[in-house]
Amino acid sequence: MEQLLREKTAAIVNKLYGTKLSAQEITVNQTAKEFTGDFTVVIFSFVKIAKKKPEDVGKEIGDAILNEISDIESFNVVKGFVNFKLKNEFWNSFLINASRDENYFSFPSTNKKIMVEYAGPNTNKPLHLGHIRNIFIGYSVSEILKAAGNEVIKVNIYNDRGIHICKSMLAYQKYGGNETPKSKGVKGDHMVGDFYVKFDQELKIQIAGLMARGLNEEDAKKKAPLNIEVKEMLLKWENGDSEVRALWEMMNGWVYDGFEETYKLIGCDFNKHYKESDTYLLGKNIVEEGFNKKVFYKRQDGAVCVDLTEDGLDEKVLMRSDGTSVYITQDLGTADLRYKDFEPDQMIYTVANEQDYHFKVLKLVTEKLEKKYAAGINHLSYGMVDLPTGRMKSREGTVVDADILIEEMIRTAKEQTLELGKTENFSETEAEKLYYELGMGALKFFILKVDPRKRMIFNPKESIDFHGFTGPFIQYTYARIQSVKRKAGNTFKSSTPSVHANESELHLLLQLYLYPNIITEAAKNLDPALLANHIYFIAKSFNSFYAENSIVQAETVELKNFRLLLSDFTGSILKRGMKLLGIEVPERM
RNA sequence: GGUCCCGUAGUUCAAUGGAUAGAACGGAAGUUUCCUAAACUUUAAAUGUAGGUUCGAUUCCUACCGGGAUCACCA
Repeated sequence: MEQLLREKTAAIVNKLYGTKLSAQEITVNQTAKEFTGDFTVVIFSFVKIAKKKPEDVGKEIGDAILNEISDIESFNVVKGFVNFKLKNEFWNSFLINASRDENYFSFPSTNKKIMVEYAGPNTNKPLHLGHIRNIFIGYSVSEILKAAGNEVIKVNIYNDRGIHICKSMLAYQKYGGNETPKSKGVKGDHMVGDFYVKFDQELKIQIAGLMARGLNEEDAKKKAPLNIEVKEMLLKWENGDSEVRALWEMMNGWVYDGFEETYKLIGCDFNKHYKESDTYLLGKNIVEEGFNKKVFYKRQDGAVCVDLTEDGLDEKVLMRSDGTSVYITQDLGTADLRYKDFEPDQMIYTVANEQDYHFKVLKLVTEKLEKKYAAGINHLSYGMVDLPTGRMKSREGTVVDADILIEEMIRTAKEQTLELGKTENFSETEAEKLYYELGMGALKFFILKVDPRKRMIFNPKESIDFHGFTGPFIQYTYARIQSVKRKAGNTFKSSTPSVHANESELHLLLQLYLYPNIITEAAKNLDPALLANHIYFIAKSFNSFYAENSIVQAETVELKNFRLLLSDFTGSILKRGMKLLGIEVPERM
């Protein structure tokens, strides 16, 4: 309807005033609630051209539109705004058609293949709050893109090699005995993470010891036996030393098992996991290739570099003077491999905004190499999650562990639910499922309702609520609808009511009608928050409607059927929308 | 210092350049003979500062103030 209004308005204005406006230049809004109408055309921009009063221009356009669009019942003009009201028949048939056809809001295929990378953990410690935001956003963006008609490939990248990985390996070798996650009864990623911390602690002791003997801090760091040993270990790894490689395989295996458990708990999935240990060598080949093509050059000290000063950046090293790879080397390899694997039209990287610079470089370098996929590289740069005390710091022990956080969420959900006595006639498995859905729903919604690009504050103790603008609010609304449906039976589904909808009904209908526009916008902007906000508006509209109107006890059968169709359709949109955020909705709660 | 991002009620978040800046939590006051009160209704409370562009600016531009990130042969 908005598009139709744009087109008609443009045509009318062009005809009346001799302009050459395109439909996209016309502003169409939802009518503000203080005024009568559903959609509003803003006409300020052509008032000047028409050389008439805004009210007169509005009248002319309104009259013409009324003639052209049969679904419009009336209009009114307030200053430069023309408010159009749609006919009852329009809303009745919209509701009947949309609620019957499950594919009513489905999008046609775009024939585009989009790859989304998200998660991207290191294999030396468990997932934390930062990964949680990353995973929620990456997963939800993928689902939204799918809903908008794209083919989506979800991939993960494991940063599984390097000095930081060797640190936990060395600590395990020295202090781990023959412990395994199984023997200790802990998750593999947590156990490996503990050894990573252990390395740091022991190193500190060594450094302090050396400094007590008169060395300055810098020298002490260099001479600390652990630091020397860990470098040796990395070298051994690079040379394929069988013992080190076996240890690496074993410990990374533990971590992967732990991660899989967390992914399952979170409810995310991947089509393929890439490992940097598999791609860093490929990256070196690409750097060689660029050097041979004279896109890159060797500095006097032998490091291979690219000059990005023309693009406002600096000189960037792509391969060390000793021929080993740097961070970006492996990203070049990974990108190339991914393109060979899937040939996506777009590669979206879900990575925190602290790496904006890195991805600018990656894109520029692939452009200079004239890679086909360069144009499709897109950094979905999200803001960091801060605690009320500031940034999370592993050294200060303020990192919020993902598994623990989720566990606490579920526990809180359970406490709140028991307090309300909602699960008294639930079976135990049903109840546990509900606590899980509510806990995860609260957490996911809390994070996803915020614009991904913005930095956000998370207070583990206070942030999560089950009232107001929250996941559980929407889940509750859904459960309420299902409850009404259980009481009403199924006959309404085939009914074709024709009623004069009241204000709260119209408001809800309009919110539902706008759902596909929101999906389009969310997909375009890679922004689940747009969807989260809109689903909330729908739920809120429904609750107002619910409080004001009797559904099952409606005055007439026709009205009852109408309200049941409206409720049913609201429920299905809430469920679909929440699904795209990765949130389940319960049938009762 | 260079580059980039961000400053909106007490707090956490909204607002393709459009109407009287929306919500939620917290505060104040209400709503249960009737479909689930994790709900609904009412109410007080905000655009960092100074300019500019515009019929119209939270939104765009400039300067300043405040916060954050980044500028490695670390990943």
